[in-house]
Formats: sequence, C-alpha cells, structure tokens
Amino acid sequence: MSDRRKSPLDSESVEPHMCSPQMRLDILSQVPFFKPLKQDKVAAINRLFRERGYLPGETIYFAGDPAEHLFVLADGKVKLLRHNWTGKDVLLDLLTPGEFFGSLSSLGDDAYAETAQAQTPVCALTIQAEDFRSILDRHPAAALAVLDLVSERLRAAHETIRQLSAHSVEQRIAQTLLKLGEKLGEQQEIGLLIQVPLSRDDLAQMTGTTPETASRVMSRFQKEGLIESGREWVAITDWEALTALAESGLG
Amino acid sequence: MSDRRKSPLDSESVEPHMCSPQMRLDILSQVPFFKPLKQDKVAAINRLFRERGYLPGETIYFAGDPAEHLFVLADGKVKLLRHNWTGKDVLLDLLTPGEFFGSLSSLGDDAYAETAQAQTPVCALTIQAEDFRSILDRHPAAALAVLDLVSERLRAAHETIRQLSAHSVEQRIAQTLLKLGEKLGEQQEIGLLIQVPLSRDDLAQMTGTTPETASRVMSRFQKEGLIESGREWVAITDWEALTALAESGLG
DNA sequence: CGCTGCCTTGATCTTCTTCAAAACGTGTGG
DNA sequence: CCACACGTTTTGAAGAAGATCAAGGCAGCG
Repeated sequence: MSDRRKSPLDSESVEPHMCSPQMRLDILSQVPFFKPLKQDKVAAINRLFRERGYLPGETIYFAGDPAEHLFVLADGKVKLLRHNWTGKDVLLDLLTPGEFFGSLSSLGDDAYAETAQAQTPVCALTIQAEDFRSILDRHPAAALAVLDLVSERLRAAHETIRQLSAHSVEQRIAQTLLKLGEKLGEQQEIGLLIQVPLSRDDLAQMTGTTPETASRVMSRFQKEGLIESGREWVAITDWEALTALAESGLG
Repeated sequence: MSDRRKSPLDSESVEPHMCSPQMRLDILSQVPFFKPLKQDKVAAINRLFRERGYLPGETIYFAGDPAEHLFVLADGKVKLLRHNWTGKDVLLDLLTPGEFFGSLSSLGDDAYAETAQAQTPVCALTIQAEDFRSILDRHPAAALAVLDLVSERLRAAHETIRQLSAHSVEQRIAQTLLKLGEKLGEQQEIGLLIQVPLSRDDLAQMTGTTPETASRVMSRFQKEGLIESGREWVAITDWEALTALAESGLG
C-alpha cells in the first residue's frame, strides 16, 4: 500500500482535440439516435454540425446561458454540473464519447439548466437547437431514440435521488465507484482502472458530501483492500466486496 | 395556533372514480402530447384506452412488475415512489390530472422502475405500451411533446439532486412546500392550502429525512407563522418568508 | 367510547461537517 | 536531473445536524 504508483491514467495530448471529417461521420452514424437513419441522411445531417475543441477544465457553456446548441461528444470526457451560491457544486453526470448534452428544447430563449465542463481534452460536434429539432420532426425513429435516452437518464437521476435519500456516504461512494467502473473501467494489473481524472472533490460533488469525508472513506476502502487510489485516479481491486458494501452497508 | 381546524381538504367520494366517455375525450385532447393532433385522431386514439379506478392507498403497479401499460391520470392524485429494502421509501413525484406515468419504452419485457400508488380516489386511462409507442411513431409532434415533458422531469430530478446534496433539511422542506403550493395550492382563508392529503411521513420521503425531523421542522415553521398545518394537511401562510428561508437558509 | 394511526416532543447517540495544518505528487524551471 | 511550488490529499479535533429510540397526545372513525 505504500508504493502508490504514479498516475496510471492514459496521458492525453493537451491540444484541443479536432476530429477528421471521416471520424465525424463515423461518430454521428454510431450515435444511438442517428443509427436508424440511412447513410446518406446522416451525411446530410453531418453538414449541419460544426466542430469545437476544448481544453481540460475549460467550460463549454454555463448554466443560465441561452441554450442555442446541442452537443455530441466525439472525444474526451465532459462533466455536467449545477452551481450553488454557497460554492458547493453538484456533479450530475460524467459523459463519454457518443453521448449528447445541451439544448433539446424547441424554445429558442431557453437557458441551459446545467454547466458543461471539459474534464479532459474534448472534441464536440455542435448543431443549432432548432436544426436538431427539425431533424427529429422529420425522423420519428430518431425522436423515439432520443426519448429513450432521456428516459434512461431520468431513471438514473431517480436512482441517484434514492441513494442520496436513503444511503450513507460510504454506500454512496461505493455505488458511485462501481457505476464509474462500469462506464469508464479498464482492466489493468492494478485492478479495474477508472479512466478519467477523478479528484476527491469530484467524488464529493457526485455523492453530496465534502472532500474531507470523501478522502476518509477512500482511505478506509484502500486500507480494506477494496480499491487502489492516488492523486486523481482510482482503481477497483475488489469488485464483489465493494458491491456488497454498496448494497447492504455491511462489509 | 391552538385552534388547529379540522381538515380543510376537499373531501372526495371514496368510490373508485370512473369518468364519463365525454370526460375521457376531453381529458385526452387536453393532454400536452395529444393537443397538437386533430380531433378525429384523438377520438381514434381514445378507443385504444381503457379506464381504471383506484381507492386511496391502492397500488396501481409495483416497481419490478412487467411494464406493459402507460397511464394518463384523469382524476385524483398519484404518488410515484421507490422502495428500499431498509423500509425507507422515497417519494419521487406527486402527479395531478393530465400527467402520465408508467411505461414509455418499446421493449415489452421491461419492468417499471417505480411504484405508483393512488393518494386519493383515482381514475386513470390506460393504454398498451406498444400501442402508445406506435402512436408516437406516427405522430412526430406528439413524440416531441412527450420528449419535452420527460426533459422537464429530468430537469426537476436534477434540481432535487442539487437540493439533497447541498441544502439543509429545513431548506428542503421549505422548498418542497413551495413547489407543492405552486402545483396543488388553492387560496383559502387559512392561506394557500395544499390540496392533497400530506402526512409528515410523505414529506419525509420527499425530502430524504425522517418523519420525526419533518415534524420538528413543521412545528418550527408553524411557530414562526410560515404555515398552518394539521393531520395530513398543510397551508402556506407566509409565502415570502418561506421563499427566503428556502433560498438563503436565514429566516 | 375506545381503537387505530398520525403527530409531537424529549434525550441520547451517530454521522458528517468544519476548521486547521501537515504531507504528498506532479509538473515546472533552473 | 534535481529542487521548488502548486494543488491535491490526508488526518486530527471539535462541533453541529440529524437519526434513533421511546413515550405520550390528539383526531377521526366505527
């Protein structure tokens, strides 16, 4: 336990990431809501998208900004968060390539409800909200696919509410690590490495606690051999035990 | 404050409520996602719906049941909740006439994620999940309207997460009362009466606390003249003060 | 009129937050 | 390549917020 290694995370170039035209088309045709469409339709849609790169830590948009665009994440990781005037931010979601964020609404004067922030170097494809809306209008299959994705997010949000309401901090952190492990995990010698820079602060913002408490819980987990962790990285070394802890609260 | 009146809530018949055919058509054509459709279309859709009545406290479906139907609430109030094996249920939403619940998904073998329970005598219109799905497939305007409603619920869920993460119990209860006041409030001599039977337990399940703590907070609010309350009813008497408390935490 | 279920209140205990200070790691510039 | 500086993490001690356990009171209903 004393030889906590250097960060085992994939190091990424610090350049704002740009994608090749072919890469764009590949990504768009893989996105769940364009998948049902014919290839030539996707090519036409592709022309409506613009490309933007962001640096780690850079804000893509702020909560309250006029919601003019929809984003499709092509490469990198994006945090979705809400601010509190107390300074206690809440991290709602961590997005991976292929997921969308931003404005879905038809109303132009709507504002973003959340802030989107690049967690790593990011390449995102953007489209005008009204353009996206009219695509959905013309392609019911795409609209239903988007509906399914949003419904799934609603389910996930309800699950988070249940956790915040009824589980201890320890259980919430365990559950969050498992969820991140499923989504971002990569098997390595250390264990199931969570492929995203994840600070104690991030974890605290995801689980509704303080960085200090998150740190204490993580230290305990590490002492018990459930995880291996260092500065902004975590790996799960005992999936079963962590699962048991998340669900019952008894180690 | 000593003469806490008898329940000022509208007393409703205890019969499982049934609606007249004309009432059904009226309700369906008023529902946001059928509103854009022509009257004759709605009449055709109406024929796909069945009608069901429920008694107060009766469970409409349980979380985990096969999700075969979509429901449109015609009359009464419905609780949406999640269970915990610890016995601590979480109340996610309180629905009023015109709102929908149940299955949106196309996959037949899906399960309900939540339990739906009648809070008052209820009349609900039900349709097979696949029938509803094919309606959305044929009517993009309806599909987009549903998408907007679900997006709005996702926003609300995120707001709840923010509150649970960053606000005190006192603030959460104040905010919840205000939200309920907006949705179900009715101006009366006592104040803005929340037209639904609302126990301390319900409030606790909405705000992630215990009935005892909810009771203590409500007593404090009453002593400070912010609300008037009795057995399963609440009225807001000082909206501004309650708002201030919800937002800043300082009375 | 007594029963059942909801509400209130008190005392105690646990969990988590807060404040503070020190140790560590990572990338930087010498 | 090494040493420094910054932001992250760890850990401690004290205090607050809320949970839990327990008892008693009140409303509505048969």
